[in-house]
Amino acid sequence: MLDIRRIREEPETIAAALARRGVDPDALEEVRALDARRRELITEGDELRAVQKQRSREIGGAGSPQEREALIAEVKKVSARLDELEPAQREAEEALEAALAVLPNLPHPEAPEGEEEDDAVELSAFGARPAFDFAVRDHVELGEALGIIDIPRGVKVSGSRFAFLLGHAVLLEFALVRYALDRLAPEGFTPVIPPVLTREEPLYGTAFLPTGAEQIYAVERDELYLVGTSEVPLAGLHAEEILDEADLPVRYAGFSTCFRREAGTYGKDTRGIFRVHQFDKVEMFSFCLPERSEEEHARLRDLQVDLLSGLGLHGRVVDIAVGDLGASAARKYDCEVYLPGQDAYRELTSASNCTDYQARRLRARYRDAEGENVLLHTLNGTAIAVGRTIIALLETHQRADGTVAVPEALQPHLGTEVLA
RNA sequence: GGAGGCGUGGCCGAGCGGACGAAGGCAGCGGUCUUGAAAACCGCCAGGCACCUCGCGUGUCUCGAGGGUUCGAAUCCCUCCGCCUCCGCCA
Repeated sequence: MLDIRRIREEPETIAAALARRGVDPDALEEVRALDARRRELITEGDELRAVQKQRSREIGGAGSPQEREALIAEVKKVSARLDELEPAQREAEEALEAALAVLPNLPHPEAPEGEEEDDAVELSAFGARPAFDFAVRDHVELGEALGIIDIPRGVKVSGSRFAFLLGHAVLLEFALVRYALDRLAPEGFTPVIPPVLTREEPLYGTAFLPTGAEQIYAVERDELYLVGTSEVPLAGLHAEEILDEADLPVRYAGFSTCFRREAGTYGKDTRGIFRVHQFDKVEMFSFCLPERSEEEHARLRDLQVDLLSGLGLHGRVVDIAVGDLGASAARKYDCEVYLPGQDAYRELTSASNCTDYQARRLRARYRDAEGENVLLHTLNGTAIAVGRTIIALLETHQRADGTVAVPEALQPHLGTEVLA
């Protein structure tokens, strides 16, 4: 959610920033008109309510029966007018809220121009690109041969884009999770297992709703939703709260299963487990001071690089183009890891700085030195997307005989040096 | 799922139709005192929105949520939600 006061005070600046993301200036104009209407109704309503309260008190203070009757008659008139006004006020507020809710965050001034994935700007690279003197297999071939990924049976049980992980793949998952949590703990990230079914509020707060509803599994009967990332419950953790400045930044490493409908991705990444409806992920989430969020964003990015390169993976960091940002993000860095099976760099992790956009929706604030309540900044970044990391590990560390070397960092957790 | 009880500010807890956004206490913050600390004493201490003479300003809304009665509701009525106790069921 954008700051309505800023929209009021510097509409041209906001319009220009949103234009970079392709937002129609008319949408902003509508917001301004709705805001004006709302404020008009609030002013009128507040004045009437003030009269109503004042007169009601006077009635209590006695007077003659005649005075009393006259006052009651007057108040009734005011109340009648308010009965008309209040629904109008509520509608105006809801209309403004709805119009404001669909506007995305303002992009960071340095976020690259562009509409799509290809417009991302490469910032850096990490790890050595793997070289093979044999025909590489992809993770499906490797996983099936090793008996650790079973896609046909996943489809049998749950439909397309579902799979079973078995044996070493499961141990690999737990090793990866432990590896990530161990790396993050000294950085101040508290491990969290959040609820994966949430109410509507946290989804709205993180801006997965109302835009993006088609990506979310809904349990309608109970008015709950399956989250697509633990970003949702982690953001909700401090919703409606006012944190102490001394406690900031507050960092969490959430482990959860993630559910995504992947609507509109027919035909995209249909092979293997790259794009599935259910996967597990360790997610970093930070609540921090506004003036520290850029620094925090760089920290999340660097941790991602550290985690991936620590697994012997090769990839690059890209700065996502403004047109390709999620609604909440002002800026986003992705780590794209080289997957030998696809001979391509694919997104394994992503870190977003959502500035105060989510915090405003969530009402997550802190009290500053002057005693003012100020919106926090929120950031989220993948620590380990388990499924995709397994893909990268299998494909990167495969050997001519179809076995896979286990990176040193995982060996203690996995108890083996090779998957065979 | 059944029966009963309860939902008030960061916490505890009064208030049960008229000046209540709400006594009192605790915690917190500032100050006096002190070499320092403690104690004692004094003061401050919920959030949202709107407005303006932008001030430690004015108004308005919020006592689980929503609706109703009334000139007036934290207080009365209805519905819902949550928590606690007991019973049932289940892992």
